Amino acid sequence: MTTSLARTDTSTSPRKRAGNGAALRDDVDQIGLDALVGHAGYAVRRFQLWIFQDFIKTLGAVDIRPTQYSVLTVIGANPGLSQMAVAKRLGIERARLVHLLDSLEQRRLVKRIKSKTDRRSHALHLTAQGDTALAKFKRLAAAHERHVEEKIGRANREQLLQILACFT
Amino acid sequence: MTTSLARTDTSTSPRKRAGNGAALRDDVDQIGLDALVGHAGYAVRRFQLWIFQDFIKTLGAVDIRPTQYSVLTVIGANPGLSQMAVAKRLGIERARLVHLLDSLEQRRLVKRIKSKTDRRSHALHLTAQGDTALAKFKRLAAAHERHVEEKIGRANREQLLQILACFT
DNA sequence: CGCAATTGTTGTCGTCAACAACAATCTTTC
DNA sequence: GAAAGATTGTTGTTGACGACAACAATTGCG
Repeated sequence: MTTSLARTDTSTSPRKRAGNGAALRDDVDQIGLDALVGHAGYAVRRFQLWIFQDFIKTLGAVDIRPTQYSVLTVIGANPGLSQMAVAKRLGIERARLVHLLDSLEQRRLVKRIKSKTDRRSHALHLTAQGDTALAKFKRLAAAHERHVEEKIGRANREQLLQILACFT
Repeated sequence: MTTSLARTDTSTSPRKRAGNGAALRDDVDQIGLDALVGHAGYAVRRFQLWIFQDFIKTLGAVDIRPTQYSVLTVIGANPGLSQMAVAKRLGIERARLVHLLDSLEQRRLVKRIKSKTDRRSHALHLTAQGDTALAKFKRLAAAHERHVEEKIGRANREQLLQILACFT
C-alpha cells in the first residue's frame, strides 16, 4: 500500500521544531515532499515545465513556441487538413487554433485556402516560406531534444517515449 | 516526407463517419504526427493534460486542484515553513503562492503565523481542520494515482517516477 | 424541404508562469 | 552604529493556455 492515512514520519526525518513560530527552515534540500514523491502528476508537471522552458529558449531565436511547432509540423506532414482535424489530432480547442493560425498566417508561414468541397472549412497548407522555416525549426527542435537526452539519459528518454506513446 | 505510419489502432475505433470524399482528410487516426512522435515534450504535455484532468475530477468533490494539493502536502509535512521556502521547494512563483495561500486560508485549511525571528516572513501551518482535510485529500489523490496506474500500467508508472525523480 | 450537426469565429472566464515594482525588514559592510 | 544591499511578502500586469458558450454559414440527412 502506498499511502495509509496514518501520518507516519516520512523517509527523511527532518528536525521538526514543533514549536510554533520557531526558526524557519529555509534549506530547500531538506524539505520533504511527503506524499508528492509518489504522485506521477507532480513529477510530470515539473518535467514539463523544464522541457517547455528549454524548448522556448532553444527556439527563442525564431520565436516559436511548442504549440506553434506542433501545429506547423502536423500541417507540414498533412497538407490540406481542416482546422477541426488539426485541433482534434493535437488535442487543442478549435477556438484556440484560430488565434494560433492567425499568428502563423500573419507571419506568412501558413495559409488558409477555402475548400471547394466544403465551403465551411479551410484547407491548411504551409507557404513556401513556411516549409523552409519549418525545416529550420526542426533542426532547433532536435537540438532541444538532445538537451532532454542529456538531462535524463538516452535510454530513459526512449523509455519515456514508449510509456507515453498511448497519449500521442 | 517522412512517412510515419503503423499507428497501432488502440481501443476505441468507434464509427468512421462516411463523410465526404477525398477532399479533406478528417480522419483523426490517419493523421501523422511526423517529427512530434520523437519529441518527449509533446507526449509529456498530452500526458500531463490527461493526468491533471483526472486529478481535478477525482478531487472535484473537495474542490482541490493539483497545485493546492502540493502546497498543503508540503506544509503538512514541514510545518513552520516560510512562503519563500515553499515556493522554492515546489518551483512556483512566490507571487503566485500568495493567492494560493489566500484561498487556502479563507477555507480555514492553512494559517499564516507571523514569525518572531524574522518579522518579514510567515510561518505556515495547517489548521486542525486542514490536517483532517488533507488526510481525506490524500485518500482521493491515492485513488487518482490508481487511475494513472490503470492507464499506463503499474510497472510503467514506477519507471516513470524513477526517470523523473531528478525533477522532484 | 426542414432540422440537426459541423466548421470557423468571437467572446468570456479561470488557471498559470513570468516579470516588475514596492514597503517592510533583515544582513552586510564600512 | 549607519548606510548600502539583499530578502520576504505583496500587488499588479502581461501573455499563453484550456474550457465553455454562443453565433452565422454551411452541410448532411431524414
